[in-house]
Amino acid sequence: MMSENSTDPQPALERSPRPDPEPVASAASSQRLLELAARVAATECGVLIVGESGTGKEVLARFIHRNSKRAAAPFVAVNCAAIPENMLEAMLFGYERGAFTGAHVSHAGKFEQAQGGTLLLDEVTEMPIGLQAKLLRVLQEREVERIGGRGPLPLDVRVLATTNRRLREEVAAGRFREDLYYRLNVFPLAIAPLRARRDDVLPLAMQLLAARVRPAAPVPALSAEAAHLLLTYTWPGNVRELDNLLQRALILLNGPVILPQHIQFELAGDAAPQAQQPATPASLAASLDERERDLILDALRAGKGSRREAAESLGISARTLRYKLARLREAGIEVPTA
Amino acid sequence: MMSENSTDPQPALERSPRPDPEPVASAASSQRLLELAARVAATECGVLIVGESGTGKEVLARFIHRNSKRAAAPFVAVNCAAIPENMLEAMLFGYERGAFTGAHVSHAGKFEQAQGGTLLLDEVTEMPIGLQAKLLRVLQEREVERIGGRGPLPLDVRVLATTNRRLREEVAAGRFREDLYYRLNVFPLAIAPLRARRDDVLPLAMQLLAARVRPAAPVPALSAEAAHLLLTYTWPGNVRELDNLLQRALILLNGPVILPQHIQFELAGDAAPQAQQPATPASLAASLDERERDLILDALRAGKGSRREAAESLGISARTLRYKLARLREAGIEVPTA
DNA sequence: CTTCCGGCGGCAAGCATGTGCCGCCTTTGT
DNA sequence: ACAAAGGCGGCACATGCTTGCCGCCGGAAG
Repeated sequence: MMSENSTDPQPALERSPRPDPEPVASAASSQRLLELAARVAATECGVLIVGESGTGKEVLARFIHRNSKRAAAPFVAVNCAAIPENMLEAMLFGYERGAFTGAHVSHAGKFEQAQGGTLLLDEVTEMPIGLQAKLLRVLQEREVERIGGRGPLPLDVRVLATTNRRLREEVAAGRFREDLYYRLNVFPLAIAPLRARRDDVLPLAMQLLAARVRPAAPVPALSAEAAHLLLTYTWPGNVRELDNLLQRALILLNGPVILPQHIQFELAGDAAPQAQQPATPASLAASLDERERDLILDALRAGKGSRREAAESLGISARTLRYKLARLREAGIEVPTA
Repeated sequence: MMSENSTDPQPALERSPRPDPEPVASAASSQRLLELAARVAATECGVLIVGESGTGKEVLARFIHRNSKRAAAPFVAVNCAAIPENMLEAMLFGYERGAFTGAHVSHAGKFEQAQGGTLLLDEVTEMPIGLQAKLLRVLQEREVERIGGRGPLPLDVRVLATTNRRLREEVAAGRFREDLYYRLNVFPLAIAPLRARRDDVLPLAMQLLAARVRPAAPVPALSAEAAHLLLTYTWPGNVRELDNLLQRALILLNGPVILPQHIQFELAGDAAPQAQQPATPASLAASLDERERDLILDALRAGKGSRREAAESLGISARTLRYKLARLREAGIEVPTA
């Protein structure tokens, strides 16, 4: 149901003219996939890219486009899931002025915009079945006609599609036209979920980090412990989740290297420090540590940073306070410096 | 659920050009949160603010805006919960004259109004799923089109969002689009309920009082007894409730100091405010022990007395649990006996 | 009746924590 | 410049916490 958009993954609306990311393929399976993709790229073949949400289907589509003869021509992506059904048709095929209320000016559809190049139908499964028929016709006739248009326009567009569902089943269930299925799925490419290709995690992380950092700024390193955390996680949100997590890490960062405490998985609740009291505390120790941290920081602040005073008010020796502070710092917590 | 609106908390229509309140952060947890907020503010990252209603989510959002590069640009807040579904779309995206009945004049949507600045989607969870798709598209394409509009308008807006639900669960339940979730929740900030940050109560009270009093008028003082009442209350309505209570106090007031009789909690007659641990715990160890005891007893109760289960949920060995229970009993604490 | 499960508490080993002691620094007041 | 105070972190020791192992119980299931 979602588009990857790993191409411009910025969460906010800052669009930089960053080049398409090169697909990462360290895992053997990924390499095989990329090899395949490169081969189909050279052909004019329709391709269906299947993969869980967040796996980077659009990245792969762009890769195919770049490696095809059409590389110089436009690449246009349409996220069928993100566009309200009633607008999708107008968006794909375009319309002439006055074709319907609101159509004040004529508008070229995505097909036209992709003329000579490649059109990606992202999450094609989300397209209403009525539209599927029209789409099929366009593909077969190789021509579009704008809504309210005067006549068909010959088309030279390669069509790629992605989905995160099992298309076969959609077809079986009658939600997807079988003929369209065969038309789009000339060549299937399946992107494995991130958890099934651990070898890609670290290289991906590097790439994503580099892309997130200001140009020319140094790319932070991953400590061994942090890397281990990334490698053992299951990544239900796939590459997108990794990307988000790395962004968080960059924000939390205060040095040149990413430590375990900068890694915050999405596991509900913990997200930010001290949420409400969860019914099932992560663990006794964690909860107590948190509590201790709060008390110490409070005491410290109350005493305007004085370790001696704070220690006294906490009922521990100054030495112990320093000891605890050292550990807090190790854990990546900034301690008020007097 | 409503938006906090702590920014202009005046109940009536006395809106003064009062500056945004500075978030109060005396408790260690709050300080950490504010520190985090300041960091994300500097980025362009999407932020999701989670917290019970009345905790001041909008205040935090404004804080982020003020501390960002966009501070000079507009900050626009839309309360998705307070606006009827059918109007929300027009409100967000704007419309052209004649786009629908009643649209006598064109109208810029909130996105446009926030151009260059920050848009806060308050209670974003309340947005109907159909609109979510449109919102997603706007975020992805970085452009809006007014309803009935002539063409898309490029957009440079940072989007923040708040919710008082567990967004993960909403996603799991299909009430919230997963892709939108990942878009908005790049960086989560959780505001703790007021009851979990007692240290904030008094400073907050001061701030709220100062804001309520006529400019240049003296700010009433809090008597020690009154302060004690505030500190031991559980604040189910969080900051908003505190604010309301203080307003009542101001009305009842007849001198320069707020006394216990001016403090009227909302749940009249019902549960008496139960005293909790004092803001300044006797000692670290004592406080931690208390916390541990609570957690253990909770876990035990949750598991219907099963030591094994409790131990597991606490992340300690069953042996250790028994050890700890023995000590609790020694300390004269009754332990649930299966 | 036998088994199995959950619990209980003794024991001991391994570790982490809490502190005192010390030497070294930096800041501040005289 | 000197001394006193407050901090910092290395070292070492004692104490206490955590846990695995064991044997023993009592209730429930077979």
